[in-house]
Amino acid sequence: MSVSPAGTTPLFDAVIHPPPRLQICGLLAAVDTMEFATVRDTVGVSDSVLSKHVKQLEEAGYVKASKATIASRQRTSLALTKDGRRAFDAHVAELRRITGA
Amino acid sequence: MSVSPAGTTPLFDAVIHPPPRLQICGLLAAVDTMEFATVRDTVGVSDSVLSKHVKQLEEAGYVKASKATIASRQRTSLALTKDGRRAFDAHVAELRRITGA
DNA sequence: TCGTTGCTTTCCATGTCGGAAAGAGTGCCT
DNA sequence: AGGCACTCTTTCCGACATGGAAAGCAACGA
Repeated sequence: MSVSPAGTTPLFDAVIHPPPRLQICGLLAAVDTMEFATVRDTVGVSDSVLSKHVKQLEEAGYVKASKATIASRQRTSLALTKDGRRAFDAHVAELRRITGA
Repeated sequence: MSVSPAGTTPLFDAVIHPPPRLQICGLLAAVDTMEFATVRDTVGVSDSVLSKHVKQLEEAGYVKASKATIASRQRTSLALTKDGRRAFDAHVAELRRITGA
């Protein structure tokens, strides 16, 4: 597809591009941290679906999930990693280029 | 996914979003018309793949293909329809919103 | 111990995607 | 007319992604 030449950092990132993950990254890019439930409700997906997408983002090294027990409740907060922010920014820049920013 | 509430024009357009089609629309949005072969080479896909994506865009009413015989050669030129431009613009606007323009 | 909360994982049916190859329409050449 | 080349189209096919439903699991309070 000639979107990202071999041997270069992919600009167009297939891990980030799918709608649910683009939304997740977009949300996380705007804050330091966001709780699992908040992301789930904002994106509008089920627990299982969010969990699966987050897993893919974690495996790509783009998101970090921190489990904590706060006020006797299990809470998972999500955050973009540095790599995640880099990849997201690059992807957004590439989207702008493709769509004629 | 709550990307486009029921009964409204979809902002986030699943027909346009996939990489190859986003590229095709991006190219066509910048010109009046572009030849099949030029789009194919620019996007970097095979004849069959481009043909299939164009077909989907045509079925959505977003792209119009005009066959003409020029200089003894069959030439297909592609262009965005008005609906196509509207949908593309809306999708791009939605991408900006999601990615925090 | 049981029930609840808050994810995670598995199972499954459906859909999408691209490559390869066969098809088909049109015009040129002999 | 027959054959060939050019330019897409369509079909076939295996690989992979995706979401919903449901079962699993760990932690904690009653």
